[in-house]
Amino acid sequence: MDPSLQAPTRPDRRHALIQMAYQTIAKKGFEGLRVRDIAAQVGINGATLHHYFPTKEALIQAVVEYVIARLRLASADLTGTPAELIHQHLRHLYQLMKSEPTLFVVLTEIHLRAQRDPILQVIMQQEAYWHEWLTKVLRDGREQGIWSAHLDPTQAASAIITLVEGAGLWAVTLPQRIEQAIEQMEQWLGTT
Amino acid sequence: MDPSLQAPTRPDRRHALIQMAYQTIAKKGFEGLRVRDIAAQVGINGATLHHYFPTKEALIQAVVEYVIARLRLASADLTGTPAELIHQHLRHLYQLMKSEPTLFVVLTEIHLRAQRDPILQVIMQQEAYWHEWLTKVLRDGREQGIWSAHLDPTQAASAIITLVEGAGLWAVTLPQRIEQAIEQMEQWLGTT
Amino acid sequence: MDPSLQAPTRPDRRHALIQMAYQTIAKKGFEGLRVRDIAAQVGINGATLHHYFPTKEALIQAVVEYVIARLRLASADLTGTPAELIHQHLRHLYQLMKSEPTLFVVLTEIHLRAQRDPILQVIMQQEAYWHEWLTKVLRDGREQGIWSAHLDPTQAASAIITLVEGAGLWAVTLPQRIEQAIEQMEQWLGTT
Amino acid sequence: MDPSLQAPTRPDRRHALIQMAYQTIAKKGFEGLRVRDIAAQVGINGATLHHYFPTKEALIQAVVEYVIARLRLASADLTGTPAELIHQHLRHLYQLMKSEPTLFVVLTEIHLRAQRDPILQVIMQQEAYWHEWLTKVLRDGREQGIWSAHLDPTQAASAIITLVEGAGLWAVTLPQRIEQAIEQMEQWLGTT
DNA sequence: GATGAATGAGCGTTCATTCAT
DNA sequence: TATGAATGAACGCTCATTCAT
Repeated sequence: MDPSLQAPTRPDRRHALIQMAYQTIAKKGFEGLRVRDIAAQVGINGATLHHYFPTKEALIQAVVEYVIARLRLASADLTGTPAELIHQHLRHLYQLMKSEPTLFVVLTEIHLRAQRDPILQVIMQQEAYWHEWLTKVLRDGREQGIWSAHLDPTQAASAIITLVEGAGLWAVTLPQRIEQAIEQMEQWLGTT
Repeated sequence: MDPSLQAPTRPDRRHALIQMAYQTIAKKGFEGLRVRDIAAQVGINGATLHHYFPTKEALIQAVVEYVIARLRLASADLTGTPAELIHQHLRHLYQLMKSEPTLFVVLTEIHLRAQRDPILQVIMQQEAYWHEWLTKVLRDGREQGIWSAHLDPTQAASAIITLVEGAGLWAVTLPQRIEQAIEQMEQWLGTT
Repeated sequence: MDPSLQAPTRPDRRHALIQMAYQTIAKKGFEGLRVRDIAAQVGINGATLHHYFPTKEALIQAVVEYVIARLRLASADLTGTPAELIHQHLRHLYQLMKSEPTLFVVLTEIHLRAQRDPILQVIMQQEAYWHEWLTKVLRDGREQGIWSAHLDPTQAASAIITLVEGAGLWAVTLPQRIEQAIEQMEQWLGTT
Repeated sequence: MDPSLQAPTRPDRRHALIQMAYQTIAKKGFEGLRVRDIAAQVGINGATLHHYFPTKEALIQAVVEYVIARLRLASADLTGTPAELIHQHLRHLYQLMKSEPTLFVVLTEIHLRAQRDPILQVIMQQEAYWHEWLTKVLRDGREQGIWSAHLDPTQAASAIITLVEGAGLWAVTLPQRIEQAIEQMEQWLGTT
């Protein structure tokens, strides 16, 4: 009766639905995502889900935003020399990959889908920012003499991103492969 | 009348179906793969497709085999010093990526799906062979003094594979990113 | 507007579907049973049928239960001497056969199918009970001197069941054949 | 090349197909009858079957004729008094039921189907002849004083037929039930 | 906000039959 | 005679979405 008793459940429900969809995508991919299923797992009717997300696509978008937000934290609040920034950045990502590998699986899933679905291409823009930030840090480091003039900041940024993004392909099935790749990258960069 | 006009129909049809399925997966992903559509685009009835592939899964498997076969050529018939082998290998892959980027998109799609579909995990085994081959070449090179003792062959092999496999995420939308990443990798390896 | 017009919709629909399936089996056999047709004849979409019965098999099972329930009434609430019990039992079945011959047609259809479909073998168990009941009544009658010691209760029960079950083969096309057969059986039993 | 070398295979093939269809109907019913399957089991292509039987229905008809022919033998070449005729007839049928129960299963299957399929109603006519023959034998016996005047030949014939036809429902799953029923019938008729 | 009922469009697959070879 | 290829029509079932309550 008192609406204030139910009001708090609404945002929680939204988040629960996003979480459930996120985990389902990680486990079964976009192919295996059924709105009915995730509604049922949250304990509500399939039709009720449409009160929170008018369409399946809207739910997916919310998952995308959730994933992006989680990942952005990996490059937030970093301080130190450029070499330290790169090192901390890669370490953060690596830790995240160990603690929650599914995050990267879903990221890859989204990335792949973004090639066809214009709505998901937000993720592309995020990567542009990310690439810019990496390039800037590397350039700063080169100017400070941390890295030799042979290191091309743009190229190195691309290598880092490609490696991290590709991680979703092994994060669950063969995590040591990622571990090794990142380790090698750090050695090449001299940031170990 | 002329039997040569129709004789090749059968094997061609099979191949045409594989090709069409391959392109559809590249364009729309596994989600967008409909046997009826594939059949229609090849100009046959949906039921006829089942003459060539008893089930949708069989068709997918044929596509997987096709992709693997195409990629295996990139590491075949290479000769020279370890550094040359690595260089040629990466160049072949890079050329393939430029001439047929969809190949890598489909590869990534398959890779992702293989995490859930045991039948597709053949791909994983192929990668194991690939990793062994790369490790061996790198180890040979290190023993020959081409690379310093600091280079860990296993780690470097993982870095190369992760980078190449992740390429499917940009091969179509942002190919220069791959170009840069590979270029950087070659510089680090000194195989430019 | 008037809720009483739509309120009974749900349970009625279920029953209407069972009825329609029952009649279709009687008319066209299991071969001719199409869920789409049943749904259409009840005035709903084919997909809606799956709200009431998740699968075709579930619908069939409901029909089986319906048939069994209808038939069980023929041996319920009977009172009197063993001879009277047998007489009333056969009369009830005979009346049912005249008023609703399709019931026996469907029963035979189910019986035949039960030989291959384990799920339908519930019918078999019902027959075991029926046979036990008949045997007991006949034995009681023999002990009371109603039937001579020459009458083997088990054999006679088998004869009665075989005759009644076989009735489905003529109930519609040649009902007098059943009428005659039952009449003869009653004369042999002296229960006319 | 020499057509006489292949000629003998043709009628054999026809018969083999009928046999295979007959056994399939016994095992899986009409629902489970697939022309492709029985063609394959005989070792020929599904399309080739249509050279022997233009349509599935034609094949089924051939099976019906086969079943009828096998059953007719049970009342052929009988000699003796009316009581002996009835006894021998029932014994023949009983022996057949023990040696080849599937024959009766298929008969029931056909009988049931004949209610809807006019083409299969040949079987009904056969039963008419059968009923006439039984009635005549019983009438002869009554006139000769073998059976009392209380026995109605028509009714008794109906009882016998109903019992024998219904046998297909148990011939395989519960053969002792038929054994008991026939035994009881013989006792009532005094032909043991 | 929450639900059961309902639906249209579609999916992978089956199958008797046809036909050119 | 024998076949592989092909097909139309259907089938049981799924699913995101809508809507009255």
